[in-house]
Amino acid sequence: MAEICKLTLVSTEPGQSRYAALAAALRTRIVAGEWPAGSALPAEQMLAAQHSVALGTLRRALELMAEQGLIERIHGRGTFVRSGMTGATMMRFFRFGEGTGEVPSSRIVARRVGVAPAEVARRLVLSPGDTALCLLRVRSLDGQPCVYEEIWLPLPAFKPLLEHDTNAWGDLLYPLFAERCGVFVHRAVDEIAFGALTSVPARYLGLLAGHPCALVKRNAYDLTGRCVEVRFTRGDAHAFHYTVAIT
Amino acid sequence: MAEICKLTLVSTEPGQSRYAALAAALRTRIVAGEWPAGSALPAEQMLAAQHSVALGTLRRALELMAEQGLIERIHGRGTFVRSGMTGATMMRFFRFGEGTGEVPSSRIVARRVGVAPAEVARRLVLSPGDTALCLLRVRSLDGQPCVYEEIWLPLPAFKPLLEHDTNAWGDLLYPLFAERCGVFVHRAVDEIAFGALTSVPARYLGLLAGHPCALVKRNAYDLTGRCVEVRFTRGDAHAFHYTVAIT
DNA sequence: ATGATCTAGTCATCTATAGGACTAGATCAA
DNA sequence: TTGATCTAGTCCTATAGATGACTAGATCAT
Repeated sequence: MAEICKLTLVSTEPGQSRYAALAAALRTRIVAGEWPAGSALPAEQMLAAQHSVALGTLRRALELMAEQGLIERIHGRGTFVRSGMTGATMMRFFRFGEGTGEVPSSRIVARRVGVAPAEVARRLVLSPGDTALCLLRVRSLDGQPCVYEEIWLPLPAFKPLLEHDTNAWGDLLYPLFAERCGVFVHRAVDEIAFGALTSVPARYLGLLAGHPCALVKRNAYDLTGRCVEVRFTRGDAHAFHYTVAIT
Repeated sequence: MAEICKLTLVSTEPGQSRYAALAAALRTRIVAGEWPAGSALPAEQMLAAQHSVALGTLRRALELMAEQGLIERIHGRGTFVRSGMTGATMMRFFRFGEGTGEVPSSRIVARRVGVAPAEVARRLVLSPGDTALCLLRVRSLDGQPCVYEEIWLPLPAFKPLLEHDTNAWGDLLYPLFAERCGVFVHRAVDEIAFGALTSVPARYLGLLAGHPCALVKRNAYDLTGRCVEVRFTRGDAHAFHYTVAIT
């Protein structure tokens, strides 16, 4: 039986190193589903031969991808595709209520397409007047609402999210983005401030308007550096707790 | 004139790779002051020869140190010692008041040695009853006090800080730690919460006790992973703003 | 059955070498 | 004076090969 050995030669674009191009090529193959999440990539020797590069160059590319969190390398076992940005990874940083680390349950209370407000349009880099997908979401711990979220997503990319019943969605959005839209959240920037609740979030949270409120504004970016999500998270300031490692 | 060429052979401890040992050796030479902050290290070839390793091994070590933020590599220019964790690097993440990025001026309002409270002792990994150095500090923007800080430092290491006039200190502490005590802050973990001002900080900040307050608890760690600082920062919740990149 | 040992497969480390790319300053011609 | 060009010094990329370290499963003796 003839071996299927596609010689995916790396097209070294000017100004890009070969290992960077190689990493991009491998990333494409992963996103395309060639190696599902959790599975092992072929051995280094194999991959290097497939792409006609030296072993060192391939290893450099894999190191880059491992840094970016796309794959995980385990000595003696192999190289594995990470189940895209588990979401728990990104959630674990802040919490409302006791710090059990439990993932709150999630309910989408609205899904609509509309013109993004100026601040959102700026963050998402939309042309003025462009429409975007807006989700309103309430997250609860032990049945007690603790967080009200307003989430804006750019539209051509996230169109698939209009087509399913939101009740079937899980408690985490980033895995959903990866599965349904092929969007991998890779990096995020959170801005934290304190203010007072307006009436709409207050109603969902069972608090009074004017109650002290923690506000987390998040911009999430994909692997190419494009902003793919703008999120405003609000909750009771007294229950708010945020932990971050600075390196 | 005979060249001074100290062959600092790397002692490969069991379980440690040669490049890791080499990085540790270079770190020691930097901390010892052989290459002052801002200066350039010898060229790669030179360093590799001095330590009798291959160029690739030396580069691996330098990459490690660059990741840790100890040095900075500039293509075509050289490898430079970073002026230890500029402090602006660690400061830029949160700010009180308008976001000009300006470093607030700093005034030490108390310096004493005392028994650390239980929470501090736990974080600093002190034996119960051990004493530590406690600094109280007010930071101001445009003459307006904006932050009240309580800083605990373990004592054998930070003894040099007892010996100088605090008015001569600059507006940033981490460079001071590096110069006077040889302690390089390398990593920090911030915990953010919301509360109410007690009377002492309120007095320093010109606010009323009970005023809404943002509290940042910081644990700072040196290169070896030891906790070397516990800091409680308090300020007006309404002026508080914190930005963090999650990767 | 159980536990030690062997083995194949994998990633990690180290070496050695060649050439490319970038920076900063010196040189030189107009 | 000005601008282009050259040059030395530096880090960066890529290659090729040898060896070590780790894992997991198969084998084998007890």
